[in-house]
Amino acid sequence: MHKAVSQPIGIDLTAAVTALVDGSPAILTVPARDLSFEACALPSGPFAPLRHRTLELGLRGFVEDQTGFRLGYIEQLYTFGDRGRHATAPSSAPHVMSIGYLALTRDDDESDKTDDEAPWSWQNWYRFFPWEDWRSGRPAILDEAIMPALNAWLDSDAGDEPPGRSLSRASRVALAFGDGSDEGGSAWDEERVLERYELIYEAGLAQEASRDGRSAHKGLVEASIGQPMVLDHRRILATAIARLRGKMKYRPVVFELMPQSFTLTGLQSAVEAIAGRRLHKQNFRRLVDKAGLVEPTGSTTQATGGRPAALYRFRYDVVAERPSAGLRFGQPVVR
Amino acid sequence: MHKAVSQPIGIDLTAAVTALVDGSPAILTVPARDLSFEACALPSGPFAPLRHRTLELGLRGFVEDQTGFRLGYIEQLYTFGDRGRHATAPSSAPHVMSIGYLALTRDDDESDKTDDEAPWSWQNWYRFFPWEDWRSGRPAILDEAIMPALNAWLDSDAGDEPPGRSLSRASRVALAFGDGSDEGGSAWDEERVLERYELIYEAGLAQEASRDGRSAHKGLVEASIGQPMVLDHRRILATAIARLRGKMKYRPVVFELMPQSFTLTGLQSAVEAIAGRRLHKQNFRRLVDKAGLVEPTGSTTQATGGRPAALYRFRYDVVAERPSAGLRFGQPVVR
DNA sequence: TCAAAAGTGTTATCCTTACACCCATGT
DNA sequence: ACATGGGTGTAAGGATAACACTTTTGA
Repeated sequence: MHKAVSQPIGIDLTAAVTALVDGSPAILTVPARDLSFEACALPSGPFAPLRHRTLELGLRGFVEDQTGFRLGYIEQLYTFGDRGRHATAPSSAPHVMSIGYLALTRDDDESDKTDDEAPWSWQNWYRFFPWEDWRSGRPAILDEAIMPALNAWLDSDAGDEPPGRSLSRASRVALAFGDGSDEGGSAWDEERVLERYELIYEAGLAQEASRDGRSAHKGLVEASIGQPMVLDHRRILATAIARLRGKMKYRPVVFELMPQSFTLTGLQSAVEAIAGRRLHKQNFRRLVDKAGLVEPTGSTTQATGGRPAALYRFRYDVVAERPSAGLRFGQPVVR
Repeated sequence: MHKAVSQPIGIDLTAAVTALVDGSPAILTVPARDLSFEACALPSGPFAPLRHRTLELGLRGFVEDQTGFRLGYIEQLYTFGDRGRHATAPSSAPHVMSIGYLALTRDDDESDKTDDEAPWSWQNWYRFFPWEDWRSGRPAILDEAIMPALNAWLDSDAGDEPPGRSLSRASRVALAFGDGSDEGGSAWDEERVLERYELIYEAGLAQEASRDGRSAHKGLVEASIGQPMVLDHRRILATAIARLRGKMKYRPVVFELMPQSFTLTGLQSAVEAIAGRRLHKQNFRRLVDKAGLVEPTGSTTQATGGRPAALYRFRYDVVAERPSAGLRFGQPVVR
C-alpha cells in the first residue's frame, strides 16, 4: 500500500547516561559537535540498521566509542521527531529523529578512563536544571527568576491560549511548579521535570528557545535559566530525570548506581540526590528494611566520620522474585 | 562528525486505538495490508516529515484516512526498530522502524460510520490475548495450554540460557505468569501484558514467531495461542494494553472511553474490562468518591434493570487542578 | 567532653480491605 | 413477593508520618 519514503530520514540514538559522582547525580556529556553554539551534548550517533542489529546495541556502541563507558541498565525513553523542535540544517538535509535513552552506570570503575584529556566529562544534573534541586530547601532561582518570568509570560499571553480542551497555560504552570498553597492546589511534584522544562522553554527562558528561532515573548529579555545543551538534548535529559525519579519508586534501579557495598545513609543520599529532596531518615530505613532489597555484608566502615556504619549489599537474588520492589519513599521531611 | 545515512530508513506510525464497544475493550483494526498471511492489522502508515509537522499529526491523519475516526487522547508508547523483529522484505528495501501509539476514542459517535462495508472493524482485545481476561476467573487456556507449553519450553531449553545477569527464563515466567502460590512468590499482575506476550512469542506459541522464522523449539508443535496480527502489531497492542492498565491508576484516562454520562457501575465495568479483573464494588465507589473526579448529573437511568441508577459525569475542571488523580484501585476481590 | 553521624522505639493518623446490610424498581 | 441491581455504614488491620531518644566513634 505504501512504499516510498518521500524525504530521507535519519535516526539519532541519544543516551542520557547517569552515574553518581561524588554523591551528585551526573550526566555524561561530550563537547558540542557541529554547531557554532558552545554547549554540552549527550553522546549520540546515527542508527545504521546494517551495522546494528538492535537499537540498544547501536546505542551501546556509540557510547563506548565516544566515551569508553560500558553501559549496564538501558531503557528507551521517547522518540522526538517533530519538525522545528530545534534549529536544524536546510530542509534539503534528511529529517533527523532522535530516540532518547536512559542509561545507568557506576563511576567507580577507574579502568574506563584510558585516555588522558578525555573528550567526555561528568556534569552535575542540576547545572542544567537548577530549579530541580530542593535538597537545601526551595531553590532561590524559582522566586527570583522563574516564577516572575512565567507569570509575566502568562499575563502577556493571556489572549492567545491554545484552543481545545487542553489545559490552560496558567493551569499548566500551577500544576508543574505548584502553587505554593499547601492545600487545595498542588504541591511540588519532583517527577514533573519534563513539564517544567517545557514551560520554561515555551516561555522563552531557555536559551534553546531563542536559538530555535522562537521569538521571546514581548517584554521579556532573552534569558538563560540553567545551562543550555545542544539540539533538544536538554529535553531528553529532562525526560530521563523524570523517568528515573519515577522508576526508582517501584523498581530497584538505584542500585545500578551504587557501589558493591554501601551504608544505608549512603543509599539514602543517593535517593535524595536523584529525587532532589530530602527524606526522613527513620522512615527511609524502615522502608528499606521492609522492602528486603538489601542485606548486611557484616563489615562496617569508618569513612563516614562518627560512629562506624554497617555496610550493606543489594540482594540480586530478590530481583528474580520481585523486581517490582522499589523504594516507594513518601513525603519529604518538612523544613 | 557524522552525516550520511547508510541504509534508507522508513518510519511507520502505528496506532492502537481503543474504545469500549458493548462493554468490551476493543481495538480498531484494518484488514492485513501487504502479506499473503491473513490477519488483522493496526491502522498505520509511513511518516513523511515534509507532509506532517509532528509525529502526532501524522498519526491522526492516517487513522482518519483509513477509518474516519477522529482521535482524542494520544500517547507515544515505544519505538520498535530491531532487525529481524518480524519477517520483512529483502534487505535492499528500507529498514522500517515503527513508533507505536496508544489512542483512545468513544464508539458512541455514530457519525463516524459513513461508509457501509467499512474497511475497519472493532476487535475485542481478548481475542488476541485470551489469557489476559480474568473477569470470570482464571482463564482456562492458561492451565490447558500456556503453562504446560511454557514449562516444556523451559525444560527443553534449560541449557542455553542467555548469559549475563539478566533474569533466567524460569524467573521471567514465574514473574510474568505468577507462580500460583499466594505467598512468597508473585501473583498475577495485570500490567505485565508485554512480558507475558514476549515469553509466549519466544516460546514459539504465537503464530507470529514461526512466521518470523523462529524455529519452534524442539518437541513443540507449532501452536497458535490467541489470534495473530500482522508484523509486530500484536506486540504493540500488548504494550498499549499494559500502558493503559497502568496509566488508568494514576491518570483519569478511563473517562476518555466513557460516554458523557454514566452510572458508577458502568464506570466500574469499564475499569474491570480494561484491567481484566473484577473489583470490589463498595471499595470502588468509595475510591471514586474520594478521588472527586465525578459529579452527579441529577438524573437517573432505568436502563440497567433493578433500581434506577444515578448518572454521573466526569468533572473536566478537576483535571486542571489535579490531573494526577486516577483510579488507584487496589486488590481484586477474591473469588 | 563534645561534635558528628549511626541507629532504635513508639505513637497518632490515615488508608485499605472486608464485612453485612438497606433501597428502589420491574415482573 | 421476590429478583435484580443500586447504594451505604462501619470496624479491623496495616501502612505512613512524625515524634524523641540512644549508641559509637574521632577529635
